[in-house]
Amino acid sequence: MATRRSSAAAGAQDAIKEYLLQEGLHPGDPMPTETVLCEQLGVSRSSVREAMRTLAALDIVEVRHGTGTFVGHLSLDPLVNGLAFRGMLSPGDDHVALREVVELRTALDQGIAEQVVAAIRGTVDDEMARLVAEMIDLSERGESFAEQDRAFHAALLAKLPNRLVAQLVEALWEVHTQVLPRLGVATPDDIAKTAAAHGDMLTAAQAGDLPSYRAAVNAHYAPLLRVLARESANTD
Amino acid sequence: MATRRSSAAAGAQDAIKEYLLQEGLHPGDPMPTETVLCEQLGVSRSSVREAMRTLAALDIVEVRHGTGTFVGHLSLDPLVNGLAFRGMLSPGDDHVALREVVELRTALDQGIAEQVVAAIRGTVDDEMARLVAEMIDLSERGESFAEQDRAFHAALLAKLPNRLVAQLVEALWEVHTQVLPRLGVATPDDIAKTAAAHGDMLTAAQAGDLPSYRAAVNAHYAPLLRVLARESANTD
DNA sequence: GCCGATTTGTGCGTATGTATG
DNA sequence: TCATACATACGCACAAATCGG
Repeated sequence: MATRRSSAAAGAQDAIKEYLLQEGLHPGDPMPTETVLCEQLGVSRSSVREAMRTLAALDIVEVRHGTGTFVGHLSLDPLVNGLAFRGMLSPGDDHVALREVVELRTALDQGIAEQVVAAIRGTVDDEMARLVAEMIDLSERGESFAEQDRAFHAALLAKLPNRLVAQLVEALWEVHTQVLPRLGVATPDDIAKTAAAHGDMLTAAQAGDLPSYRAAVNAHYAPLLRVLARESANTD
Repeated sequence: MATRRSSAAAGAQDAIKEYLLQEGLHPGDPMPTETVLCEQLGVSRSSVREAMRTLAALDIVEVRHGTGTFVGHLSLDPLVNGLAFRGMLSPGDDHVALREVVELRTALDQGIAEQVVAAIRGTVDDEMARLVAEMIDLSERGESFAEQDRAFHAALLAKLPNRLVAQLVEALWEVHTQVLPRLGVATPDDIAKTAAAHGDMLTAAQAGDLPSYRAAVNAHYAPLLRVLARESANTD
């Protein structure tokens, strides 16, 4: 029998999570059908489905219509959805939510700066150099370079063993790319400075120059923070 | 009419989010009843409920049985749930998931170190001093001090204007306090060192000594990381 | 290519909890 | 205090999608 919590759906949710733990399943593994879970938990399919919907929102399970239910990949997509919505809901007052996301990215990049420089010092990476060249080239033509930006930071984080940090940084990148279109966009000058800052980051890291790397990280976010500050001032 | 996505529930979810944005509602504000949403969106209660359940899991809405539905507080609770489950599911291989959480906390604390020291330099805080004294006292008697630990970091983060960073650090703290009971616990010596490190952090920050503060942060997490490394070695 | 067995998605009726007069 | 109105929670029946023979 399931735990005697306030609601049937909540009990089913706990029971399903406990089932995953006891079976030691991995992401992608198939799960019992909803009908089977109904019998084993002694609740109706509605309750099982509501529990499944909650777990699916957290990427703990993944449901496919007509196929079945599988163990989820436990990604940070829920965080992306939540923060993106937070960023779009709060502009009624100010762009403070999005600025906080960018400041968090800055803090994270500074927090791992030491490890990044240690990992890259003395190495060469043709792929990252190519991405920087593409970003500068695109910025000179007044175009954006979202995909190259994403790939650059992904390549940077791939040097570190900690996958959670990489996922969180990627999630935060995703958040402000989802929210930014709702606001005004950066000037060509800001775009050029951002592109150049990526090159400075790479050069400083390869040279093992930690202070220069930290400065390049700050310069990399400066244009974006300036845009957010300007937008904030306009709504005052 | 709502967006023409693959499923009715997904469309209802988008429509509800759009409704919140257009109405400019704030956390805690009441929302239309499920019956009303059914009529306005042209779908059944089931679909509305599944959408609501997904949004509730992300803390975008809050549902109270017999009372109604309200705008959620957009907290990081979904992240806590997801990461805590991730930490409990992965030990089948290793305690790598929990170690990644602690390393992320370390990176964050290092990333905001400069701002924290700048904010605390030259000030005195009786409340934080009292918490440090309590932690040391409890550690000498071999007891744990989870609540004081939480309050100390909360007081530290309250000095910064960025609320998102504070919420994320608190969320990560919540994660490893939820997961730790499933593993072995720290030794009395580790507990004493952790308590002392809090005092060193406070002293260094008040003195405006950034390098010492950074060292104290690392020392603060060192015992916990050692426990996780030991557990990891045992399962090898 | 079709058919049917299986699985998740949707609709509607009823039960239960909550606040208010 | 209790009754009533109205909210969400639950259970069952049917539709839509998928996969294998």
